[in-house]
Amino acid sequence: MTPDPALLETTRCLCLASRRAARTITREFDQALRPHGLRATQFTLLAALHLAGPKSIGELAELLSADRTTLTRNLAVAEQHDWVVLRAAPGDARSRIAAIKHRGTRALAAALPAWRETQRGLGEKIGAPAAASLRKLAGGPCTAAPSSSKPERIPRKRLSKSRAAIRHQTNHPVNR
Amino acid sequence: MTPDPALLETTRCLCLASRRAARTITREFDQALRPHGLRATQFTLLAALHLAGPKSIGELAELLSADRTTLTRNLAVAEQHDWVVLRAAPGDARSRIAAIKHRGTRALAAALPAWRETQRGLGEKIGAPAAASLRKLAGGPCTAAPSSSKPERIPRKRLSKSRAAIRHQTNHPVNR
DNA sequence: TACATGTACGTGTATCTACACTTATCTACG
DNA sequence: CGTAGATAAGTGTAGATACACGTACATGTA
Repeated sequence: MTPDPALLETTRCLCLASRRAARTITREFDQALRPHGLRATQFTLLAALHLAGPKSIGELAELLSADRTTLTRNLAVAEQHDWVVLRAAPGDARSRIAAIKHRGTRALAAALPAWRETQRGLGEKIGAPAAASLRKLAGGPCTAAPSSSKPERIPRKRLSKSRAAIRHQTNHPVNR
Repeated sequence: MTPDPALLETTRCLCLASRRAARTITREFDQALRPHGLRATQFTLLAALHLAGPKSIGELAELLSADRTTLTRNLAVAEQHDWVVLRAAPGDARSRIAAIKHRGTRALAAALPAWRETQRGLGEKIGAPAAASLRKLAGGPCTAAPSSSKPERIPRKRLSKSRAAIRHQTNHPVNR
């Protein structure tokens, strides 16, 4: 099987690059925040809520450039930790407003030094230009990225294998 | 609740920036690859296997700067799609070698034009300097990022609430 | 050779991410 | 007022990510 030379260009994939960078950076922050009981995602969520004040789920999703349903799940986690509270919007029964709670603020404050140190170290390691570039890529400080128009939904091809529990069954001799 | 001004700096969080960028970019690639039945992660995985040839799970994890157990799961998905095959290493019964299969190569080839177009468009949109910076951040083309020393494992704080099925129970009036 | 140690990997659990679909509510217009 | 269309959100499903822990195998040393 001769590797297609045309595939060489895939080593420059920007998606891979962004994901690798995010994985590596996230691991570092998660490590640093671990003693304080929250991860990077939850830290970000709490910080955003603290700074921006109570926000609906949709607003929060746009603020963080995440899918709305992702925010629903992430907020559920924060709610279980008693970091945030979700209540119906006064004027619109469809909307739910998320607000940070006392415990959330406390967790945030406790984790802040570790975050700051990690942020400082990483900024130093990658250099100011790379940091600036990364922020620019993300769409500025907590500013919604330009989502422009909704792309047409193309259904994803699925396995015929039904949704039969992803058993990850293996034939590995180990652990059998 | 007055927002702590000290938290303003968290809007410059490099972790948030990298994750936001990765989310946005991944969505774009996933959209483009959807008609071909694979996502960015699987595309990357197949491309890496095609270019690098058969590789053990550990090697692959390092190559892609991902956790080894993550690769185990991702490879299981690829295996279910019949894109790759996993077999025991000849010299070492502990190790499993992943190799791309015919169907994997075909899927890769079919998706390549869409990938290329997305890559081109994104590169144009963010500009060459940002693209270069992103690749540098990721650690170069499929070169393992410097993992240096293993950090000490600090156990994560957990909810006392046991692992009681993440029911995401809500008291939202909607959908009841 | 027997055993201590290290290595490669799988599994359980939790979280993060997003698409497809559905429900409830709101708004505009007749 | 009534209803069609728009809007906000929840749920089912699937995949991506990684930590904690356990198992099987390899290797070096007494």
